[in-house]
Amino acid sequence: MNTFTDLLGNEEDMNLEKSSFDWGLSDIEIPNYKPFHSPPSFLSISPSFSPSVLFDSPVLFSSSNVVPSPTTRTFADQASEEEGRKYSHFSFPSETRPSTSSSSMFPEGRNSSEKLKARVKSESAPTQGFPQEVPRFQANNQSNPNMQISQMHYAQQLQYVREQKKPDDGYNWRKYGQKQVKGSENPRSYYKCSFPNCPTKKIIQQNLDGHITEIVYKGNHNHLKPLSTRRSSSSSIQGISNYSHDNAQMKSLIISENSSASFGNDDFEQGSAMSNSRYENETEPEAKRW
DNA sequence: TGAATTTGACCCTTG
DNA sequence: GCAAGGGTCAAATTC
Repeated sequence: MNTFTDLLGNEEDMNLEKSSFDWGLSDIEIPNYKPFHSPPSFLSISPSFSPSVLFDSPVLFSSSNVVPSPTTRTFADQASEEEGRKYSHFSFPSETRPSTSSSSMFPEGRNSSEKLKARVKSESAPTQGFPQEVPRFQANNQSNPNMQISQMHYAQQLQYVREQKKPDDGYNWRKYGQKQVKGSENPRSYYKCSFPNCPTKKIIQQNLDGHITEIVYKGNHNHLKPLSTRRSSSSSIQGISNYSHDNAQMKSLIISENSSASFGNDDFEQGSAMSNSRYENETEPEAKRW
């Protein structure tokens, strides 16, 4: 129960979760879930992570609200398994996850992470993701009625993509400070959960373009995600947006910052704070190093 | 007019 | 003990 795979049950679901990694932010992509170029895979979840820690705030793991998607079983199911194979040229490369991205990264007995850090590092790589694949997808299947249905689903997904540009993770946050971080031109914003007595805070660092480069969650929500009328039930859950359109691909690292829940040494913290250049330049899988 | 955000100052931690 | 930097507070401002 330590990896996304363990949590989700299968790799396709992992694809979904990758795409669902909204965090209320657009343009965030988990590095090891980059659909077309698989960077080092080091995203794992501490056993200590309860959904309320990691996935409450980011609207995740709501499989009941899965939108049909080529990245999900639902899409394939709707178009039938056979169709899925038939049009398998429209594919999403499977993830390459090092075997190390398992429980070894999170030793047993690490409980109650107090602090979740989700670093989202942007890079100026060409935008890749299925929205850009649509034309090819459509062109290849226009004559097929079944695929027209699929295209309808696809259009719906694209709508979700647009909707997910809203910076909302389902919780209500109140900004209480902003600071210019030393050594970085990116301002850091401090948010508190506006729910009464909720200790949860998050720190968001954005670059000059307004793109979020780093998110740090502190504490756990002691309440359920507030119901919000401005968030449609579907759009609030779905995270196709991570493939979204115009932005550079984002790399993120999600860790438990609980010292005891780290990787057993300080390297992880250092790794979490590693510079983009380090991330980009080094080819050795992070998980392997850790 | 109330809620949310901004922003400078202050406090705390760390080296 | 001191300085630097990060985090938080709270008044002012904006929405």
